[in-house]
Amino acid sequence: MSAIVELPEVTRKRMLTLQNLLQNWQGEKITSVQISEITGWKDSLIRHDLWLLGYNKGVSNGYLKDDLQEAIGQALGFESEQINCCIAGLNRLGAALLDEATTEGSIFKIKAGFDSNVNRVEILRSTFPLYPATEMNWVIKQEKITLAILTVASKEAQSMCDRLVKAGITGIVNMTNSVLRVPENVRLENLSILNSLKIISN
Amino acid sequence: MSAIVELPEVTRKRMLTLQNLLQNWQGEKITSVQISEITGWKDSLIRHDLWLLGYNKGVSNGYLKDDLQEAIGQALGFESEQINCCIAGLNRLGAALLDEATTEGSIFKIKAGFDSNVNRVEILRSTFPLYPATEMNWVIKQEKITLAILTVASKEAQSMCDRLVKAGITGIVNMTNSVLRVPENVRLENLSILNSLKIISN
DNA sequence: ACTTTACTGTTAAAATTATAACAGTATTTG
DNA sequence: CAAATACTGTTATAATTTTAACAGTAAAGT
Repeated sequence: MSAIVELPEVTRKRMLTLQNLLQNWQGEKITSVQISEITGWKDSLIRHDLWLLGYNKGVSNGYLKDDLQEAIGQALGFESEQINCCIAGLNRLGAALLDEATTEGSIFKIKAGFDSNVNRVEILRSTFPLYPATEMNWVIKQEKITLAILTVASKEAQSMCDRLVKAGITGIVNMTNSVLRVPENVRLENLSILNSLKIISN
Repeated sequence: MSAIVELPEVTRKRMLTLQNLLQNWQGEKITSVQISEITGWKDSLIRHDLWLLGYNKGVSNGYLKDDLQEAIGQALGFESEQINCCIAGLNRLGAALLDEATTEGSIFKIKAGFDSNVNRVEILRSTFPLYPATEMNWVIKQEKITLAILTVASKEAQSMCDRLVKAGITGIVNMTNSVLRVPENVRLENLSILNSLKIISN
């Protein structure tokens, strides 16, 4: 037996990390112990994860990197077409993120930037168009944008979030320190740098 | 009975989020159900967390915000003095982060920026000094820096990480997509925006 | 060819984490 | 002031997640 109904989120996250690891891995084979040494996860956990995922092409001296990489991609379902994103909040952080996120040649494409401050929209330069937040509704529809990266000031976070949701966004990466309330059908990932600093400082 | 040997990390993270929530909470009282409605955590989980934490000052119509806030801070141990940080990688993301992280008037203070590219160091302007990575050792010692935010390009990530560790850093927030290998005594938090986008997109 | 070694895949057991249940208690209501 | 309500604190139970164990097997060594 193998492949359960649905992959637990903890496993999905580990698999994303594993993909990143494999990307940089030199050599065509890798074992669960080697993965364990780098990530800190127990080797049995890695094998168990791969089992959940339905993968059983390992041989007696490890996994073939290319094959494993492909299988994980398959299992997580990422050979789909381009996914359109936007950035809400055009401060320095927001502006910086496009550089990073976009260049990857990844499936994620940033199609628009929004800010409630019209001045910012006019001053900044970027490779994709910037709009005042009032234009959000039609832009998101027209450009088929489904995900948003939220980088506004904490005080604005919930109201901007609400506008994004109303415009039809289905997932938000929240880079602010605010705790956001979203409807059940909207996916939310919180990436607070401040919280991370707090975690590693004790 | 109450307060166990050590608080589980899942609980610690939820408590950080709860603190952020309380910060913005209007009104002097809040109930576990109200917290549940915003965060999506079950109300019993919240009460259980607070119980683990040793808190039992709740009354029959909720918790007093101020008291709860203080108790959590106490339990997590964050009234300590300033914690000194640095940023390794002075690209746009790195440069943007100081704006964000520092302005909070928080206990975290960014004391230095490093880059292996000397040109960047000379061009950028900031409120704290920038150095070529070769100066890392003495700067980190002299400025009593204990934490680092890593924002270099993925390819450089592991080597820069190694240098930070060797210089005596005890915790790293990894903003790159690389999977880092660190000694057991170094704390690591991964904040990959790309991974977050992947998670919310399926 | 046989033995040893070094792996995986899989199941079972252990540990952790979340949920439900409810007694106890302030607060509010009639 | 008695009854009803709306909470918490705490324990017990359930669910999830991790770890250990080991049979099975390809590869390497002799």
